[in-house]
Amino acid sequence: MLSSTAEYALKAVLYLANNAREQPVRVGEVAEALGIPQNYLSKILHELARDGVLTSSRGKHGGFQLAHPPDKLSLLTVVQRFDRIAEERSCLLGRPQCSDRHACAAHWRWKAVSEQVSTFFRETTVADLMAGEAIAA
Amino acid sequence: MLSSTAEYALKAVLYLANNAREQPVRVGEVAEALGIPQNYLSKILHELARDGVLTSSRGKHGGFQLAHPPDKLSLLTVVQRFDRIAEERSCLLGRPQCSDRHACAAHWRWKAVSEQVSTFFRETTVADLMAGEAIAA
DNA sequence: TCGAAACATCATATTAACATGAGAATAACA
DNA sequence: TGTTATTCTCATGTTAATATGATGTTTCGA
Repeated sequence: MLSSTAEYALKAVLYLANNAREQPVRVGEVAEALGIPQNYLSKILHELARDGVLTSSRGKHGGFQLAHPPDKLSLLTVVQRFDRIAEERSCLLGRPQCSDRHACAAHWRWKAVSEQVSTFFRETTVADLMAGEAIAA
Repeated sequence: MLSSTAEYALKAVLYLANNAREQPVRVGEVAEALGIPQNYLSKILHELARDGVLTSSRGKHGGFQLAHPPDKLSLLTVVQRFDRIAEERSCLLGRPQCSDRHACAAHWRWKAVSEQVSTFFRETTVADLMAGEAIAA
């Protein structure tokens, strides 16, 4: 469903949410805890920072933190840069002749399913995915 | 949503369904009509034949035909070899700790959405996608 | 029996996703 | 002011999906 890049992003954001603290969290810690290649994760987190999902600080004691409270952060916001998951195609096959105006028998059923997926990512927040308690590093 | 390979497969099957005739249909005709690379499509159709979705015949006047009536052929059957679309992951992130037994807040909502996607592919048939009349080659 | 038309198959090329490595830039702190 | 820990950034490597090209195999029909 999600590309591995998008899944990494989501897992990392979730880790930051579950392990919130005063100081920023190092990439190395997140990478090790989640089993994600460190340099690759570094690039992903940097992109999330550029999107305003995270804040990054450089230098000693640097690292990443959530830019906003988890209940204000939708899964779509985290994932949209890496996966075009919420882009609704009215026709499963991308055919113009199968549109709302001239729909095949399956058109409306597919559209309904597709919209449910979009809605899930749009309306579910990181807080909804959080564990009850922090996970040890 | 679908890989391009799976989309090619679905489009080709649909073309064969809409253009059913006594004689088999050549790969070249399908490829040209749908704008799909011929050799690549040839490989895909061959795989569909091995899965029992199509029948192939070689030699002069050879080609491909649907092996079963379109209303007996689910989209899942066409697509499953190329995309693992209907594999339900109970957790969006593949975490074992987020299962039916120990579910996070979003678990059930995600599972419901995921099952709707599976059901769509399992229960929708090629006949449901067919145009009212045959499309000219 | 031979040639043409078609699928079957193998080898290779291209592209994008995924991943690694090395060094530059930055900030804290002794 | 220098050392160290960290992010930032670029260059490169690897792998899988996608695509192309060339050749083999089968069948029909003159």
